[in-house]
Amino acid sequence: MRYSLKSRQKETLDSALKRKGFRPTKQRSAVYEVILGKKDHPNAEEILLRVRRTLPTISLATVYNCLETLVDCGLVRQVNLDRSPSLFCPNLGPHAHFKCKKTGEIHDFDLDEATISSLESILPEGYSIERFDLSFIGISDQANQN
Amino acid sequence: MRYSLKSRQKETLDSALKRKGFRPTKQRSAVYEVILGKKDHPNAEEILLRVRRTLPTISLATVYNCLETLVDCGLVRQVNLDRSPSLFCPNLGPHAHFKCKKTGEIHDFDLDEATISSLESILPEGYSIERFDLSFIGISDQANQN
DNA sequence: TTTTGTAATTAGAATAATTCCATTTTTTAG
DNA sequence: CTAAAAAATGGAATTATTCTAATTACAAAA
Repeated sequence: MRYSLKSRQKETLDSALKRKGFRPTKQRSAVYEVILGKKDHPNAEEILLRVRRTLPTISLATVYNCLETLVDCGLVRQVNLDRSPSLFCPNLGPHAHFKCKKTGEIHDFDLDEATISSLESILPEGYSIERFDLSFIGISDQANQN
Repeated sequence: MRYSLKSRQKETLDSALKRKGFRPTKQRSAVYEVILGKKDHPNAEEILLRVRRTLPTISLATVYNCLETLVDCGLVRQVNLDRSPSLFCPNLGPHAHFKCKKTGEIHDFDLDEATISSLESILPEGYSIERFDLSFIGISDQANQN
């Protein structure tokens, strides 16, 4: 079943690339696998480290290129909190981010339809939304249990 | 009445600085005036240009320092959209940002109490919120009237 | 007031994340 | 298989911001 999952991923990737006119390469697929492989929020540097476990010669520039392509294809989400390095996120559903000031950890919180439409109703007529970002900064209880 | 407004600003600034143990300086007050003086979202470079009209020798490092202090005092809000340079915003009330993909313009949209509490209710127990950021990317009608 | 300790400003160097560039390697269409 | 186009690569360049060391300004005490 591991296999079928991976092959489904591969199909998703290839068809998304094709739809946008990009070519499938082993680097793109390795970067994609790495991001799907762990439900966290790595930055480009961290992704480089993880990808190098299977593709030891890949360069940081290529990781950035692949990430840009994947984001462009809608396969991965780019998350910017403050000015810290961009993070990349496999969660494609609508969600908010919470960053804990103490631990630096980032948590996803899914948004339901009602919340999304109430968010979108903030804008008056004449504004069409392509995307929104909602993030919280604060402290999570877990951080206090140190 | 121009005068009284400015003197009120000055009091706000001085008391906020004092509360945090910062000293009042002409650079801080010039940066603060410039930000309050125009309801837009300038970055540090742009603020430098504007401040230099009254304080021609101020340096960029000082502008950054002053901005950090003002943000720390809660007198100014720092806005980060994507990876572009930080913007600074005189609007202290709770609001969302909309960035138009075509024109690059940024608009503020005030949030009412109901919206704010529905946003905050996204997070479960155990997460205390210090601050949240809500931003939209899209196209505003005005941009299409080119 | 002067002094005096500390904070703030300054110019320029340093840093960090990201992008650019020129070259080499892959991919794909024919 | 071959050529054209796209992608990968390593390193240089860029950009926003922070750091550093020296100078200047502020504010409390003498």
